[in-house]
Amino acid sequence: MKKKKVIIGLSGGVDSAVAVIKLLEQGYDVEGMFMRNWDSSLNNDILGNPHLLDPVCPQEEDYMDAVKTAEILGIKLHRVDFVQEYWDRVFTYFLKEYENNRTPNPDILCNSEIKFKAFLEKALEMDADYIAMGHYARSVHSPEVKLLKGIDKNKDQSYFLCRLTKDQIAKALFPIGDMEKSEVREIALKYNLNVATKKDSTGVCFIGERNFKDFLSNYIPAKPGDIKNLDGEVLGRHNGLMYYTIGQRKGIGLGGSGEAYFVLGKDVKENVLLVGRGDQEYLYSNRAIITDMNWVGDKKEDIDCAVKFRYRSKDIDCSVKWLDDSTLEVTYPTKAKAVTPGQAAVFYDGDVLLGGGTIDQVYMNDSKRRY
RNA sequence: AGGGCUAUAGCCAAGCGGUAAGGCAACGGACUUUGACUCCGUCAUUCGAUUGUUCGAAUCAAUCUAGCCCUG
Repeated sequence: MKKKKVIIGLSGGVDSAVAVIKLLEQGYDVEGMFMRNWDSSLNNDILGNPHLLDPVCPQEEDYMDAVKTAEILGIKLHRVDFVQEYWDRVFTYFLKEYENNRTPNPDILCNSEIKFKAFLEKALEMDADYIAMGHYARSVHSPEVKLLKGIDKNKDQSYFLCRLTKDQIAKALFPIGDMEKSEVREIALKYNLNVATKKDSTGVCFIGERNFKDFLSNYIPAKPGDIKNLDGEVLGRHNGLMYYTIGQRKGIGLGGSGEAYFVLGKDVKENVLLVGRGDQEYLYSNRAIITDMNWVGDKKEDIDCAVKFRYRSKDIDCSVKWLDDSTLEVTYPTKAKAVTPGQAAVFYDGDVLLGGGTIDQVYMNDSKRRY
């Protein structure tokens, strides 16, 4: 019988490299594919780009790492360019959300539009049976298609996969989803992989870590305005509402006596940043409207489940009430801090991912938070 | 141009003759495939200026400067 062919996204990091090892152990016919999705000069990424003058940009270093890894593991490596797709389907949305003074999560779209769509289509063209990624998550294909959290609860990345459809999950393998990060590192060392001790990458996927203000200023003009407290007193000036997110502490620049200031909200109409000192009740909410829902759970019925409002925050108990096919209201009696419009609300039944959508409006009982 | 008060880092602010607390901000790092939060670290050879008293002054005295308040 012919082996099943899997094309894996090889990023040049440890996780995808060890994923290759697991796939080979499982008897798949494995080929790697490296994605290039960001071009600094083409995308006018100048301000705040720490690598602009580097002789070799970080992406090319990652590519060389991927080449080396493929060589060590004896698999073929392809390379694809999705710079245009990333810009059109992820980055324009990202900018639009910032222009609306919301806080988007581009990596979630990157998964649903690039890694598990453009990449998947390309892989299918190459006669792949499945694609694989080095995410800490698990996919189940039968009897029902499901996506589960990774075993390593500290690294679980299912939150970023909340926009995948069942069709996408059905084609995806996550070879390291049932491993702890420490095991992944051990295996990498055992196989003498070049990337065994390479630092985990962070920052917006494909773009990397940046001074966020500088990065955004390449694309969106900033509109300075007043900083006020909830009583309406002017405390200072801000550079542009888009630079701030709910619950943020750093970058407000206000000194004086007392505790630190945190962003409490935005008055978009007046271009005012609302702040307050210390742990403010205004940052807590118990109800929110979630739009653009993607659902992979059984059926869309009102249920009690758990919700995660941001990556690496713990799930909290909630009740879901559907308002229409793509919109729901979620209530969470235990209250949550800094539930931020534009971010994802991801629903779980234990380890099983039910779906996810975009946080749109946030309330404490009946009072709408000016996030 | 009579009287009183205050001048300590970007902002608040301790200190009251024995060799500059703390908080906020800022910066750096850790954590992190979003943006944040959090955690750790750094941050005044110097106390508005100049003289003087003293073994020793941010702390006492004198003068000057600036700001605030009250009374002209």
